[in-house]
Amino acid sequence: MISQTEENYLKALYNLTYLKGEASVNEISKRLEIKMPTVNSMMKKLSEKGLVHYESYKPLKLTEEGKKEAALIIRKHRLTEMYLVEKMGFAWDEVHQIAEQIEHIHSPEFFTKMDQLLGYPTVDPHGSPIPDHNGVMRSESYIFLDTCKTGDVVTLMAVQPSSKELLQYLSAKDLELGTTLTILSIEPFDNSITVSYGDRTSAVLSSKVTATLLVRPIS
Amino acid sequence: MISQTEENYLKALYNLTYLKGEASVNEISKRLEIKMPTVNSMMKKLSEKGLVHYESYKPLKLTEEGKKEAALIIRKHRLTEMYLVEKMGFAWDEVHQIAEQIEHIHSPEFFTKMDQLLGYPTVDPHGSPIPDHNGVMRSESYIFLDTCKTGDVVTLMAVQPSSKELLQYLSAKDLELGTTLTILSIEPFDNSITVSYGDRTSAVLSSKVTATLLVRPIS
DNA sequence: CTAATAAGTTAGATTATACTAACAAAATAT
DNA sequence: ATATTTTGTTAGTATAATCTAACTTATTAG
Ligand SMILES: [Mn+2]
Ligand SMILES: [Mn+2]
Ligand SMILES: [Mn+2]
Ligand SMILES: [Mn+2]
Repeated sequence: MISQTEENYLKALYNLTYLKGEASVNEISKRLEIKMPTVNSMMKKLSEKGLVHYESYKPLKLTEEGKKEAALIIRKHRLTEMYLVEKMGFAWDEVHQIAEQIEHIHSPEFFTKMDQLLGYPTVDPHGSPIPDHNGVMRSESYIFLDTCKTGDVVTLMAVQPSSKELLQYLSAKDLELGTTLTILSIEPFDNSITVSYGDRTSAVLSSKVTATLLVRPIS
Repeated sequence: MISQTEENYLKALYNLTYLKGEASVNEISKRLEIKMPTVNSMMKKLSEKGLVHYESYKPLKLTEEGKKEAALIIRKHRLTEMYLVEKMGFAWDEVHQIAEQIEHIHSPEFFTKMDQLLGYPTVDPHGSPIPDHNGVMRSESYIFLDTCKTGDVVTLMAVQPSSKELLQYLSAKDLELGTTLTILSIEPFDNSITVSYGDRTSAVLSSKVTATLLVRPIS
């Protein structure tokens, strides 16, 4: 049995780990706003349960089993967000807090039904992939916008990490998933990028923003 | 702040209290399958919080505030059951366990949206009334089937208490909410009742069953 | 290469929720 | 009216999840 609390730790570790493969007690502590000694004991407990590789002073990793459990929670989270947007009419910046709670519901039938009603989607409303029912995440080859060059033409695929503030900022700028961006120039001083898209012939995006936008280059 | 655990106690007390106005530590203990000393301390705690009237060796009652809080949780439970049946295609005997969890979600918007999508229903799929957003339960004048007389014609409105087993039994007998029953005879020995409804010209219902069926007499 | 800072760990306390054992009060049966 | 049974309460224990204070190890800056 994995408690709701433990599930939140597994998910945090999974997300922190997603790009780098490992994470620290300190990072989890900051993300969950829980003090380091608490995180430390929890990591030991999850290690006892075979979900985390824990060794003193070493970076943390999920075991295969831990990875699967985490991915299945993330699957529930993203299916829920998708359902709230597609079937209930919520805006994409309103669904995260609700999904944060519903992801802990124990009912395979409930999520199977959602999946079915949604037509078995593979990405959530923020463009992040939805793991399958075995916890396997279709790994995409998206890149961050701040790694692109002048002249590149790309499609906005996902936002990571996606805070409520960021999503509202993007909405205000008419930046939606699927939007095609052309990179006009890159300012060397602060790495801000000037792009054009839709009606906008010239918009400046700070490096803080471009570091969170995952895009797919258009061949 | 009311915890999920506390919410379940409040709801149990509300439901036990619904007809009689009061309930005992022992009844809550049985219903929640939690030992009496635990229930006892929880009642004291809820009393501290102003939600329960507690006096040693006296029956338990909810305060007005406690009644409202409980009704609002029951509102979330019943809206959820309604949503699962009407919008997601679950059968009425599959939704209770899911609603038991979703009733604890903290998100006014989520339940407001459900309510709206359902067209502001006033009864759940079992026919029980849904309290309004102020926790006021439209009190119905349904009566139990075992209080009816031979010759009465009634409509099945609700099932209380409704166990999974009972709902399956009713499904198998084609007894649905809204079904009109004619009482043909009452067996004095065991109080079983013979009724006709739909295609069935003669069906026998035991007193165990008739004691749970709430009906509205037809004029 | 030390000295200072940051990160990780251990120890001990706290709160919420549960339990068992033992006792007290109330209800029921004889 | 007393004995028995049921219900309610108290006391003490356990586990999960959190914290602060103090200490240790690792990293970073001079
Ligand atoms: Mn989310
Ligand atoms: Mn969560
Ligand atoms: Mn129910
Ligand atoms: Mn519940």
